[in-house]
Amino acid sequence: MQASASESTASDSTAPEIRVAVDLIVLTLRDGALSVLLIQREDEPHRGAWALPGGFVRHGEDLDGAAYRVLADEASLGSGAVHLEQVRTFGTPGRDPRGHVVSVAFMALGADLPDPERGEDVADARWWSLADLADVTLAFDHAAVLEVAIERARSKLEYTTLAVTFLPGEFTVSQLRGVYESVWGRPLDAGNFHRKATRTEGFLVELDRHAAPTGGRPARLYRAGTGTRLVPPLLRISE
Amino acid sequence: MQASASESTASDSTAPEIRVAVDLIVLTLRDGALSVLLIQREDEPHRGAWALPGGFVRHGEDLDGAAYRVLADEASLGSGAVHLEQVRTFGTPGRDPRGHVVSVAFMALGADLPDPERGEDVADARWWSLADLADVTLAFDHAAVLEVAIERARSKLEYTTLAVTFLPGEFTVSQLRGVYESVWGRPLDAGNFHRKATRTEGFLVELDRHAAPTGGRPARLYRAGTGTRLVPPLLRISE
DNA sequence: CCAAAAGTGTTCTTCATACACCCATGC
DNA sequence: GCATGGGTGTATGAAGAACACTTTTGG
Repeated sequence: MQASASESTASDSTAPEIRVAVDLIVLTLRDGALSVLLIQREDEPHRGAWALPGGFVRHGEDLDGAAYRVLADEASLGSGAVHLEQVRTFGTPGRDPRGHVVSVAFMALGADLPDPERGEDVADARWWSLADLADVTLAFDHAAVLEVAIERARSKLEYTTLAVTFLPGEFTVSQLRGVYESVWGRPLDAGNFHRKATRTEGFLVELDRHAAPTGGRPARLYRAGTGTRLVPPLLRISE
Repeated sequence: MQASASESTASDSTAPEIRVAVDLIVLTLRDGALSVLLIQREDEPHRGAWALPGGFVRHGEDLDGAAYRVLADEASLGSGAVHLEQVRTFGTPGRDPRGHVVSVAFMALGADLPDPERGEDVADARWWSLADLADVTLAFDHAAVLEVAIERARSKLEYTTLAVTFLPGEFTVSQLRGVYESVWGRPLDAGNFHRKATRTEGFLVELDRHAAPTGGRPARLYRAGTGTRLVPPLLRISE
């Protein structure tokens, strides 16, 4: 969705093509808060507004490839650092004032991602916790795109092992519980969660080491297992 | 993905644009078998091969609108007849020999859909049960697209009320069970399913009428409730 | 009467929940 | 020792699986 340099001739009526873009919803946990990476637009339209990182797909370029490229250009993130997953494609004609733009939204989840360096054509870039975002009006239809992605993430934690993508290679059960609590926004019973996580086949692999204690008994370290589906699921409903 | 009339100049190297298309996975139950609507291509590429109905999105056209238009043109189906839902977008450069085509796949589910009339630029059109499709090689990457859609449908039956979209406005619990059995490809216990379906809030609305008996006690009629999520879910796993 | 499909009851087991309790560390 | 977080035990209840059984129709 970023501006290419020349858009003064926005409404050229000759042979109007549909342009294809990718938008990224980069999510991570910062101080226990689910946070999204936004960039502040330097150019029109929506100059000065906060927006999702994005960019046009180049001819001959794979959609995933475009997403990784934007991730590198606008968020300084390599492909190893994140889990990338398509969310939905948005194509309502009026969504971009520059013309008809169909944008494929990708969700990128990563562990403890670094502060972004400011890329080109970008006034600023920073992490926003969802709470802080309540007062912000995003550019384009990005508020709706973000909402769909967040809901997708919340719901995928229920029946997949996706939560581990928010954590480094080795982690404790408490950290994993922290992911669920942050993303779902509600506390979980520590004991019950521990049993559930450690006994669900394919979710975690027990290591022989422990983390440095944080005020109590040191927690055993785990790494992600090979399973992707959580059966039975870990439902967020209740009450 | 259908051919527009002029594609002799397929590889024009001047300003190669990415074209946006929609592909439709139209699913219904025919004689208790999950079936998909395919059209036989009249033009190159993949002339004579079976393919998903599809077409290019027009400038200024909504993605859903394009999907409904294709549905009307190539399957003679009105928008009231089906439930339409986006599945995923496919954009690998080599997937269409005519150039770079990004295609948004939509799943369309309907009750007892009619035999298609042959549309323009189409050699033939018919329903295929999934079993019959085992021997058929589909055009483009449509086999992969179909597989993703089928898996999406199977999995959404677990935690949503989507199954009712395969049924007419009024139906029996047995018919609903038949949907699950056909889509999942395995039998379910009639008694347990009955309890689960009738007691899950928002799934079914009981009517005061009964269906004509089919060899046994007449079954009560129901219509779809207002709920969309099935909690707790109806998991297909087991054994 | 019998066959067949609809619907209910019953038993067993699995699993979520709530919460008590013990374990292992730092101070 | 005490505080703190890690981890286990246990009782209760909800819900799935298996299957017996009753109900209501047609022949």
